[in-house]
Amino acid sequence: MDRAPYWDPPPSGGSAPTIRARRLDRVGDHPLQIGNLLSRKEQDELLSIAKPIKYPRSGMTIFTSEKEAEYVYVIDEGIVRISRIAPNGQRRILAFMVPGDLFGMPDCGIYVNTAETVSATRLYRFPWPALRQLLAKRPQLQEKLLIKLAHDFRQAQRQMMMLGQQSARQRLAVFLLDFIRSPGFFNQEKLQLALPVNRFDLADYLGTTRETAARAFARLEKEGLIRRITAHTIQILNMGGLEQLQYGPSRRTGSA
Amino acid sequence: MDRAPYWDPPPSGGSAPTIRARRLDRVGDHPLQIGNLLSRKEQDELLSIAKPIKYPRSGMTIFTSEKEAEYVYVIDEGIVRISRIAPNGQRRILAFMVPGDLFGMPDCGIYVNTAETVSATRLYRFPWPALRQLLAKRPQLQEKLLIKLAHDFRQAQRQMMMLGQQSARQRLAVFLLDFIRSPGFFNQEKLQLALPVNRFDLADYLGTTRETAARAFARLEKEGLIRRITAHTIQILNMGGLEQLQYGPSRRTGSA
DNA sequence: CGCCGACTTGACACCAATCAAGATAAGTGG
DNA sequence: CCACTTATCTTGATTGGTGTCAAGTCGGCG
Repeated sequence: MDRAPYWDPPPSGGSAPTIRARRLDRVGDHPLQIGNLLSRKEQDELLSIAKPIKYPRSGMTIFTSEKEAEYVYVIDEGIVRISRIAPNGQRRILAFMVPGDLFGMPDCGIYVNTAETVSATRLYRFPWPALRQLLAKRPQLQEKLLIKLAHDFRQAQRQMMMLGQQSARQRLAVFLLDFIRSPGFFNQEKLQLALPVNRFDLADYLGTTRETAARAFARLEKEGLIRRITAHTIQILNMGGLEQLQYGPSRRTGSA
Repeated sequence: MDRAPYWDPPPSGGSAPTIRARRLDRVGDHPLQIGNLLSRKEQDELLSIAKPIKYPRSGMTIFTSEKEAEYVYVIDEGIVRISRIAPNGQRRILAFMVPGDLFGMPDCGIYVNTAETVSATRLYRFPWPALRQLLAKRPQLQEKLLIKLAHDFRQAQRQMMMLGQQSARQRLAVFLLDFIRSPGFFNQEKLQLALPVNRFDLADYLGTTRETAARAFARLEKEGLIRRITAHTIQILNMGGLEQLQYGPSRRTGSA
C-alpha cells in the first residue's frame, strides 16, 4: 500500500497468468511470502503463528470440502490442486496453486473446495482464530490479503472467459503459455516445458477429457507449434503461433 | 464478525445463488448495504464518503475496462452486468449484480471489466482514496469487504463449474433457479419468473448463443418444466424437475 | 522379460455453432 | 387506429468439434 496509485500492485507476475509465477526475488531470506506482497516485518509476524507442514508425496489430501475449516495455508514449495466435485459427480480443478499462493479460506466455517498435492509440498499452516486476531490488529496486512484475494478472483474470471468461449486446442495453448511464463517450469535455452501435472488433472482443469487433451496436443504438434518429448516434457517450437491461437476465431462448435 | 465461528457469515442468500438475492430485511432504514453485512454505524461512515448516482435507462455504461479506476460502486437499486471482451472479440458476461453488490475494484489502478446497466439503476459511488483511508481506520469494515470479496470469488468458482461441465439446458435450469431464489423476480403465487435480461445477455452469461438459449427454453417447455408466457416472463411448472437437471448426467458431448 | 499404468489414436454419435429464414413484439409515423 | 419499420426472439438445416467407447502404444518397475 505504499507503491500503487490507489490500491492494487500486481500480486505476482505482471501478465496475470493462471498459474501464477513463482517469485524468486523474495524480499528477505525469509521463506514465507504471499504473492510477494509482504514486508519483512509482516513476514515475521505471520511466521510467529504459522506452523510448517510437509507433504512428501503427490496425491496427498490437505483438506476436503464440507469439512470444518480450522486452518488456512500458504505454499512455500510445491504445487497444490484446488478442486470441487459437481453434483453429477464430475471433478473439476479450479486452480493449481504455486509457492506464494494462499488457500483454504472457509465459508461459514467449512471448506468449500478440496486441496491435494500435485508434487511434494511444503506449506505454512495458520490457525484461523490466530490469523483473524492478527489481521484485526494489522490493517495493512489485511489489506494485502484483500489484494491477494482480488487477484485470485480475477484469475477465476479469466478462467471463466476461457472455459466458455474457446476450443480445447486454444485452452491448451493458453495453459501452456501460462506455464511458460512461470519460472521453474520452462527451460529458456532448450525451449522445454516441464509439465508437473498429468493428463487427467490437465483435462479436469481445462474442462475436457484426457482423450481430447491428447488430441489437442497431437494437433498442436502436427501444426508445428510444439513437440512432445515425453508426455510431461514439451518443446516449444513456435511461441508466436501459440500466442496467436488465443486471438483466433471464436468458433467453438459442438462445444459448451 | 460477531456471529460466525471463525470468519464467514453468508453474505447474502444461504444457498449462494449466482444472482445474489436482494435482501429486503435491511438492518435499518438506511439504503446502503453491502451484502447485508454492515452495521448501522458502518453504513453511516460509508455514506459520508459516498455519492448517489442515477442511471435512468438500461444499456448505459458505468465504466469500461482498461480505463483508470477512480471509483468503486455499490448497487442500491437495479441490475448491472459485468462483462469482458475476449481477445477474439467475443463478449462474456461474468456476473449480473443486484442491490447490495459491490463492483469496480481496480487492478493496478485500472478497471479490468466493463460495467453497464441492465435496467434503470441507482448506485453509490466511492472514491478509492477516501475508501482506502476509511478501511485502514476500520479493520472490521475491511474484514467485511474481504468477506464479500471471498463470497464473490466462490460465485465465480461456481460459475466455472457450470460452464465447464454441463449442457446448455442444464446451465439454463441453474440460471432460472438462481433467479427464482431471488425475491423480486419470482411471483410465488403465479409461479411466474420475470427475467430482466434479454436473450443476448443471457447467452453471453451462459456461454452459448441466442439460438441455443432459445432452443434450451423450447426443450424445457416441451418437457413440461416451464412455459413461456413472453420471452421475459416464464412460468415454472415443475420446480423439482428443474432442480433435478443439475444432478443429471455429466455428459456434455460436443461441448467444451 | 512381462506386467501395469498412463498416454495416445480411431470410430461413431451427439450437441451446439453457424447460416438462414420465419414469427412475434415493439416502436414510429400517418 | 392502422400500415410500416425495426428489433428481438424462435425455428430449421447444415457442419464441425468433442464425448464416449474401444483398441493400441509407450514407458516404468519389479
